[in-house]
Amino acid sequence: MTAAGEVRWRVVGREGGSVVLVDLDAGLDEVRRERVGPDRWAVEASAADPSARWVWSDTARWYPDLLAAGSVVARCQDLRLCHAILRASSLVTEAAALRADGAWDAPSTAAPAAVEPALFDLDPDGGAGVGSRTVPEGIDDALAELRRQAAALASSGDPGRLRLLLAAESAGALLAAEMHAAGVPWSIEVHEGILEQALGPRPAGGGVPARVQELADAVRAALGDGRASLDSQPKLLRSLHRAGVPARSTSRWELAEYEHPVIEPLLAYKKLMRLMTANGWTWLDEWTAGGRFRPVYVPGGVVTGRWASSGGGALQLPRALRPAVHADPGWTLVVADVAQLEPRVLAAMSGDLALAEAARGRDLYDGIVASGAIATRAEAKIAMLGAMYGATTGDSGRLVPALRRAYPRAMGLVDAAARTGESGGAVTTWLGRSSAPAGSEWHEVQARAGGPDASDAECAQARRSAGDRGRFTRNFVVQGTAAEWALAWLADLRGLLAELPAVPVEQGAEASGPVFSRRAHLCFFLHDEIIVHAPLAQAEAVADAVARSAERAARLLFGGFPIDFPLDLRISIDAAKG
DNA sequence: AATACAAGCGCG
DNA sequence: AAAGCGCGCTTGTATT
Repeated sequence: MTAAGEVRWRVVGREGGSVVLVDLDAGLDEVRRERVGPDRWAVEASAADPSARWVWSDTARWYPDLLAAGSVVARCQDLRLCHAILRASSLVTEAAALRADGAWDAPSTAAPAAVEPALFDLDPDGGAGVGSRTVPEGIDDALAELRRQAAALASSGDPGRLRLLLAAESAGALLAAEMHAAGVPWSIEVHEGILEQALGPRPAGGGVPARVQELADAVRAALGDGRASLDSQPKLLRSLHRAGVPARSTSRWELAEYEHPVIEPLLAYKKLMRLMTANGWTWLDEWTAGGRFRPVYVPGGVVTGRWASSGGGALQLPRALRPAVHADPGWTLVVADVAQLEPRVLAAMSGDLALAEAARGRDLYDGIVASGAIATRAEAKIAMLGAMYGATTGDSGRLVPALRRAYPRAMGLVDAAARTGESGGAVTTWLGRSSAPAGSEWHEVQARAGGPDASDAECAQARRSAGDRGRFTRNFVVQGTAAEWALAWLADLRGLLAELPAVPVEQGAEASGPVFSRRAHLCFFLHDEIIVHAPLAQAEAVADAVARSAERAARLLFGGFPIDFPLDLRISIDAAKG
């Protein structure tokens, strides 16, 4: 890491038909301006100081070129992502300049092609961004936005947290591009084996696999209707009614409540159809190539700060398919996930020592049981989820009060967040990401319900939308802070992995691309779990880095507060062969 | 023919 | 055994 005074900022943007690189000193004063050809910029830039902090409009727009040219950058500031955080953050007191320029509220360049805004597609709050499709790419736009962001940061009473958040968010953007470039090592053989085991051999010419056909036949026989349609919910529901199953929907948990010969084969049929349509042979053909699955990660794609993804359903890969993630020969996978990330984050951010004590060194739910607050682990789990999600009824809602008595500080934090949301306000995560306040439409609904001639329906609607918002803001502070912890973990781990030596060419994992074929690299991230693809000889070093970065993330966010984040960490056993 | 929506299910 | 947060994707149906 370079000391703050030595940071060199490299800003990249367009000017006319050229790409322009501008070097700034630590005071953001311009020291050098260089015009390079649009096709050559990445190659020329990659020869420069790799420790510089790159500043660009949108990582997804600029970084893939650098990666393709064989260059990894250590740090960046993603102006689009940082803009989104700063313009909304309640920690920023001077956000007017940021909010004035709606051009920076546009989606990422790399997002799925934005559709033309419809004629009447007006933002209900009249906010900025209407009609603009991507963020500005001009060099002067970037320089101006960087200075606005620096000013906004300086206006914050606590710039340290926001600086952490912006750095973590930007590191995440780098990582998202890198993981797309590297891809998830994917064994088509294993995947096909799972499909064949479950569905039967791949049918020629788009037919129905044998196992699916058998189940369909069994369902139709049980329904007493050889031509019953199983894939249309309304038609299936009518068939069920005729057969004496008075279900209101065709959802799995409702069907499971009925005793009828059709239920078992129908549930099995639905499960197989789901596997086939979502992750079957078509998915393999479409989303894997050269032994890699390359989803598009969308950092900051979820309002809470979590990542979203686009293409291939990377964030929904069924657990049954995980064995298809398979290291290259001579490489291995280091897999880690955090146990009970969100309640641990809640304990730390609320300063709840009792909950932290329940969490320390063990399963958090076991700890709650040991404290005597709740009788069984299963109940402790649904109570905690209910507290963080805002459950009011059922087993979950019934158990929350016990949690409230045992952990008043932690529960007080989420309860307060809920009250803020119910009254239309915005809430903020530990590092300073704020939710949007309620829009004008929401306030109108509340106002109508408070009026003298409000109908029962209007009152009910207002109560419901207030409750919806309360549950959203209740969860936002926890989910959002958990996302921040995960980003800090990723960013630190990324740095540690970069310090590991490269392996010789002949030991490389070629499909990981020019940059990562010889280096341990993150290849998958899902909210609280990661997979690192690593040369076999570095497995232990990588596992150690994964554990150390988790500890460092905890200290970075929560200082000396006594909370730990235990990992379930394993080195894949399948990698040795091959 | 193209598009929007709801249901359902996968993930955390 | 099924209430309560955040997503993406596929299918069938309704709309235009």
